[in-house]
Amino acid sequence: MTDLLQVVQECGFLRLREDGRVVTRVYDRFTQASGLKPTQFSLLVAASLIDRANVNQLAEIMAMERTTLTRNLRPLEKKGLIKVMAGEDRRTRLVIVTDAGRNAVKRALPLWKEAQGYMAKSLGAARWCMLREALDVTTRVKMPR
Amino acid sequence: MTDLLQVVQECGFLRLREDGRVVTRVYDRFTQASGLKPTQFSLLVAASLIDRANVNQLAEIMAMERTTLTRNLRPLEKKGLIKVMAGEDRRTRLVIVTDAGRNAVKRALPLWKEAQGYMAKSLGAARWCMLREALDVTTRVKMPR
DNA sequence: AGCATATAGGTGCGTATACACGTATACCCT
DNA sequence: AGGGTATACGTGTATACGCACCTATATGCT
Repeated sequence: MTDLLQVVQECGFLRLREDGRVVTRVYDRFTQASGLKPTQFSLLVAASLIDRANVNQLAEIMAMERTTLTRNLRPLEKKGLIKVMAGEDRRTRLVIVTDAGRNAVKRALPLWKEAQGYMAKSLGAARWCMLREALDVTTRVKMPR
Repeated sequence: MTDLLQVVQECGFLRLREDGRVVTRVYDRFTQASGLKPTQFSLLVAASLIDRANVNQLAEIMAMERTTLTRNLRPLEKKGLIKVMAGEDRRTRLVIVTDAGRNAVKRALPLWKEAQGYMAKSLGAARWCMLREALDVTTRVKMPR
């Protein structure tokens, strides 16, 4: 019983997932007018920054399973925001952000900023900053073994 | 372009989801010998603590959409770790942890502790603690409007 | 050249997540 | 008693996530 309490009080995974759900809903509320889900927005931004990235590179940057990325690209492709085309190496597939994609990012940016502002206001600037710093380090945790 | 850099550097949502993916993989690696995914483990623990909870209560505790919880209960039910039964109020459905469920938690607990230890070791005790504190506050952020 | 291996990527399956919408039961007020 | 509302929950649909497994192309070694 004491052990179980310890889990709900101290589990890093549990907290991270809970916050993921909470914060995702917040960002989703703000960005929804853009037609982009937060996941799609951040993926599109990453793809814009490394234009003509291949699937592996993008997955690496996003700390995402390659196969997950492949599928996450689908909704963006369906909306015409990106195109996936063969590169010079016949194995690689390049992710190209279309003009529509760039416009979508431009439209969503102010909404994203509102979301950021809301988080900062809710937590207080100091805690908001600390949170992001703590999360920053954690991203670089390596798999065991 | 500067704006895009700002997104990948400062977006709380992005960091949270990335870390969610990274940390989930770590915990999954450790708990996988128990046959429980981290999500299932933490849900089972929560259900054990508030035994005979109804769906709404459990969803509230987990900061999870009610409908998500309903579906997340399914794999646990299939494995015989919980039973969902009607309560006195004919509308409510109670989540009952079975003996098999309690045993599964017992078996998984040491694996969970290893995962916690690995995280603490990877980040350093101080940063690990700070991270969990920061996440703790964030869970209580309310929806806008 | 020819085969082994490494690299790039996709599919099948199962789980996790949430919104919109629908159903059934309880409660309350006249 | 009867009708309106509130409460408790499920389903349909779409996205997000990752492991196991598979295919195709490139590369390197003999």
